[in-house]
Formats: sequence, C-alpha cells, structure tokens
Amino acid sequence: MSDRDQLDERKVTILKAIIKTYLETGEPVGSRTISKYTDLHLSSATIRNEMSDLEELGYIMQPHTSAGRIPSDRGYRFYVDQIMQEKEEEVTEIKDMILKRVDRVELLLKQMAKLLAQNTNYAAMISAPQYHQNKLKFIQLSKVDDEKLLVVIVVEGNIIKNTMIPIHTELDDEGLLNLNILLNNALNGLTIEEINLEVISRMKVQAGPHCDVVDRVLTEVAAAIRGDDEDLQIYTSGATNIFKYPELSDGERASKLIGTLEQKDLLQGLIDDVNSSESGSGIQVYIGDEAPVKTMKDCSIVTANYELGEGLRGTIGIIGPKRMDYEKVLSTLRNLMTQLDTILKKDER
Amino acid sequence: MSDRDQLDERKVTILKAIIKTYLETGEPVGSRTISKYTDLHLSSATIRNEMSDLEELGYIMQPHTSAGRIPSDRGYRFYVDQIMQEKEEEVTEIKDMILKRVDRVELLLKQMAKLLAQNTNYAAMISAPQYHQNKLKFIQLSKVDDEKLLVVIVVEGNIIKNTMIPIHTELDDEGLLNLNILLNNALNGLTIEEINLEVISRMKVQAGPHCDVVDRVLTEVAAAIRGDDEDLQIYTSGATNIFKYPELSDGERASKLIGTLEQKDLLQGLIDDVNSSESGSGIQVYIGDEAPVKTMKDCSIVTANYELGEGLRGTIGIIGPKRMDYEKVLSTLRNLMTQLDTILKKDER
DNA sequence: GTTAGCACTCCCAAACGTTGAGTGCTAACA
DNA sequence: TGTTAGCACTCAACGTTTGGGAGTGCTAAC
Repeated sequence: MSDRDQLDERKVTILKAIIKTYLETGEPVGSRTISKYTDLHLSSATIRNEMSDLEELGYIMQPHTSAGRIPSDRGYRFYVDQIMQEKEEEVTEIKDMILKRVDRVELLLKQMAKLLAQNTNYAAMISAPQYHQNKLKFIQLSKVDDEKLLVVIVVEGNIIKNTMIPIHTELDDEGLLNLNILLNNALNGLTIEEINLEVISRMKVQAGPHCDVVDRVLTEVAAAIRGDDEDLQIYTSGATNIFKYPELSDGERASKLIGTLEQKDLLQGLIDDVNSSESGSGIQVYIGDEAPVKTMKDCSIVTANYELGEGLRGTIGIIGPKRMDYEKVLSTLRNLMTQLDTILKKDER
Repeated sequence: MSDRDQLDERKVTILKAIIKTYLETGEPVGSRTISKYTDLHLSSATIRNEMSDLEELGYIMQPHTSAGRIPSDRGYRFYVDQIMQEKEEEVTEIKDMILKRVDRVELLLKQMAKLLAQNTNYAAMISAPQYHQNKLKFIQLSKVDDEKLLVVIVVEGNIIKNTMIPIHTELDDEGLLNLNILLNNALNGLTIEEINLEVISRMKVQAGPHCDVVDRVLTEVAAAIRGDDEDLQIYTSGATNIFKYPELSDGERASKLIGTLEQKDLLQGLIDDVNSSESGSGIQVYIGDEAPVKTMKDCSIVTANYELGEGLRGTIGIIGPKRMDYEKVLSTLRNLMTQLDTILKKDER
C-alpha cells in the first residue's frame, strides 16, 4: 500500500502546508497557522484533528506536548517523493566561471563546490572523477637532468600524472627513445586488467638492462589508472553555512559535522553508497538516518553524479539541515549537470 | 625601558604562575590559587597586592570586578618573549609519514598540516612554496592524439605543470622533435625576466608555421614560473580543533574563524604579512590584535617559514586560542622544520 | 613588608512565577 | 457525519528573585 493511498487530498494539502512552513521558519507549526495559510477555509480545530491523524500515521511529530508539529523523516521523504515540484533555479555565474579556461580538473571542481555552496547556502562537496577501468593513453619518459627521469602518464579522459624516478643505470638519448617506443607500443590502450604478467615479462625482456625502470614505471601506471593518489580527491566548500541553521549550529553538532566535511575519508563512504545504490536520474536524497554517515543523521544530503566525458564519473553532494529547500537544491543540481554537460562536451578541444 | 625593568623577580614569578595556570584551565586565576601553587610561600593577601600592581602595569586584567585575573595581550607577549622556555617536543609519526615516498608536493603539504593539527590540537595551515624568480628547467611537448598536444613544464625545484593545448596546424613527429629542441635550447635556465621580447621573437622566427604553438607554450611557461595556478595553494587541517576551546567555540566566533580557514584568500594576507616582516629565526608569534587578519583577533597565531631546497619557501601557521601552549607549539614547529630540512635535503635523489 | 580578617562585589545556577502558543476534548451546529 | 466554538490543560520560554561561592580591596595588627 503506497503512501498516497493512506492520505486523502486534504491531508496531503495540510501536510504540504506544514512542511513548507517549517522549511521556511524552522519552528514547529501550529494548527492556527495552517488554518490561515491554506485556502481550505477550515478552522484550526479541524486542522487539529487532521494533524492528529497525520501524526498517528507518522508523517509529523511534536517535539513536546503542546507544541506545534514538525515533519518527521517520513514526512520529508513523502514530500520529496510525492509533493514537491522543482523550481526553475538560476545558477548564477556558472557559465562565466566555467567558460573561463580551466585547465586543471582540480580547479574546476573546487570552483564548482564553491559555486554550489554560495548558491544554495548549504555545504557542498564534490569528488574528483574516478578513473576506474580506464585505459592508458600515452606514456612519456624524459630525462630532466642526469639523475632523474620524468614520467608522464596520460589516462583516457586526459587525466595526467607525473612522477620523478631516479636513474640507476646509464641511459643515453637513444636508449630513452627506445624505451618510450617500447612502453607505448606495449601498453597503450590497455586497461589495468589487460596489463598481465605476460605483457610485463615480455616488456622486461625487451627492455634489457633498463628493466628496473620499466618496473618503476609500471607501478606508477597502475597507480595512475587506479587513480589512487593516496589522498581521496574530495573538495568541500561552504562548511560554515551550517551555522546559518540553529538546529545544526550548537557546538556538539557543528563540530562533528564540520569535522566530517574536513575528514575526506568519511565522505568517501557517502560517495561509495551513492554509487552502489544508484537510481535512474542519478540524483538521490538522503534524509536523516538514511544517510550512510552517522554524523550526518541530523542533516539531509542530496547527491548527483556528473560525467566528465569518456565515462569519467564523480559525485556532487549538498549537505544541509533536514528542512533544506529541496526544490531549490534539486533543480540547482539538475541545472548544473546539464550546463556542465554541454560545456564540457563543447570543451573537448 | 624594557619590560624586565618594571618587574622585580617576584612579580615575574607570579605573572608566570598566573599565565601558566590560565593556559591550562582557561579560567580566571585567583590569588589563593597562586598562593598555593608557587613555592614563594606567600599568603593570598600578598599575592593580591602584587596582582594589583601587575594589573596596573597592564600584564593581567579582570574580566569583571571580583573575578580572578587573566593575562592581557601584553602579558602573553611578555610570556612569549621573556619567560617561556621551549619544551623538547616529539613530533610523532613525522618520520614515518615523510619517509613514505611522497611524490607530489601537494600531498606532502596536506599531510604536514594534518600532522601539525593532530599534534598540537590547534588548527594548522600551510602554504605551498611560491616559485617566484625560478628558472625553467625542462619543457616537453608530446602528441597525445591527433588533436591535442601535451605540454609538460618542469621548473627548478622539480615543480611540474602540464597542460593540453589543441593542434591547429599539421605537425609531424620530426616537426615536434624540432620544436622540443628549439624550446629547450632557447628557454632552459631562464627566469621569467630573462624571457624577453628578443628571445621570443627569435624563437617565433625559428618556429615558422608553428609559432602559434610557441605562443601558447610561452603563456603556460609564464604561468608555471609565476606559479599562479589561480587558486592560492593553502591547505588547512584541524579547523574543528577550535571547538575544544570554549572561548572560541560560540557560534559567532567559531563560524567566522572556520570561515576564514576555509576562505584561503584571507589566509594569504597572513602569509604576506609573515613574509614582509620576517624576523631572524623565521618563527613569529601573533597575539590577539597583532594578527593581520581581523577575524582572528581572539586567537594567537604562530607562523614559521620552511624551505624546500632550491630556495622554494612557504609558510606554516598554527592557529589557536590566546592561551595556547606556546612552548609546545614553538618547539613542535622548530622540530618539524629541522626534520623536514634534513629529510628533504637527503631526498634530493 | 607580610598577613589575618572582614565587608563588599559580582557571577552563576537554581527556584519560581508568568506568559503565550498550542493542544485535546466536548458539545453544539448544519 | 463533518465542522466548529469554547474551554481546560500542558509546557517551553523568559524574566525575576534568591542564595551561595569565589574573589577582591582595605584595614589593622604583627
């Protein structure tokens, strides 16, 4: 039996009114307020009866006897799933910001996080795309000086990684050229699974005295494809926005929340969850206890996946109070996604 | 007339006791406490008289009549300059952490910030080294696919920067090789001032049809040497530590402080100040209003400059309450500096 | 110069009363 | 049967009062 079946139209209207008012004020909503707010023209007494029913059904609750009602998690969920309709939300500045040539993905991500935080007045997080199952596109070894070799690795999606490795055996220009050719011929276009022992041992034979270099390079290639740069690439912005919402800004809660935003590995859990239980549209809403991170049980989190061409995917998240403006957040995210999409597609110069 | 002259030995002992106690408890210190604490064997009444003098001289103050005394900014300053002697402080984990091959400066910095925050229980910030006036060490152009050229630029100090640029004119392997040779011959070892119009125009002539590529590359080189990656490379950690100190953790203050830590451009002001008014040892202490950032007037900030070989310098900062454990912080910083120094010097493989 | 003693100040926390918003229930009405 | 007015009741929030405790400044005696 779906939620809809339990509620007649009037109950829905009232629930909607309660939640909307609560989203704005953050204060428990009383029957008189609703009686005047809606165009149902019902007295507060009638509303009280209905509210009593709604409470019994679990959509709203009282913080204490003789206070107004606030939405329960279930109430929010119903609102998000059934009632809400998105606004058309302008994402200010986004075009300007993105069109301004950004050559490092990192920078783009930081800017996006900032943008989102500013637009929504909530905290924003964004994870760098994960290059899982990507192919190697290009390798280049260069001699920077007599002792060091610069390794540049380009993975499909134009993710670039460089490392310095020390030279132990003598290596002249010709040897270097050969190594470069060897590496590129052997490895280009392969995924990490395809670089197996057979490929590796054949390369080592061909590399002869420089097989130690090959070894080192392979380690780096593996790291590059896996994308494990040791630190989880997650950027956050607007953490201080949570101070705007009294229900989150007492010392205890604020500390934990901001701590979570600072400690990126906790956010990783969130992202993993998003990716594992992904829904159709790619946008998900976690309300209260639904969140996979315990420290955020007093919040709501809205996440979306973005695509950076060539199958690179990352996650964006907005973290705010349960009474966040879901309509605004959802439409802002959707809007951002499409804008990002078109611009990035065009940007494939 | 120096501070010392105003104070006899007993006053210094008492001042020291007051400050030390306050550093631990964060509560105003009364005369009776001091009377028992010190080995002066004086009654509280006597202490009261001395405290009255100390207050008149501006070293301590009362939050209100009939409360104990707390140190004034001047008191802290006196403590830091005159009384304090550093502890030998172990920086746990530092060796392990740094010895673990870290190939990207960025990562190293993040780890150091984290380390400092954990060790001190204050907030830590660290700025990436600024490459001002550095020389170009190496350039490499490679053809990644038919439409894109990968530019890798290495600046002295082994800072690596890469960009993709589009190819407009036909470019075969031989042309690419020539371009590479041309660029390296013309530019290597030059600082940004030395790359003048003469050098540029000569290169363009030699580059012939590919002078647009040269143009693009030069832009990137300039950016790389200047190190202006648009975003200020400042990392912070342990912002939530400030919640451990009640005098900083009320909503208003906490929000502003964390906001400042989040908004890196404000921190830049701090760093600039450090660099302009640098003292001998390289370690500086800002107490309260001395801080160049207004939002930190309730804090103390301890900064130090580190050197990453080849003249690359950056700044580390610890931000905490005025009653921070100066001895610990100073010695931790000094310790970190030397360890960092030796390890980095050795690490120049 | 040092100390004991005392009156005084002021913060803090608990106790108390008041207020007002909001509820649940009942009885009357259409 | 659904709606409404009315009323008693509840409870958080707020302001006031009160007592206690920590700490001071001053005075007088040692």
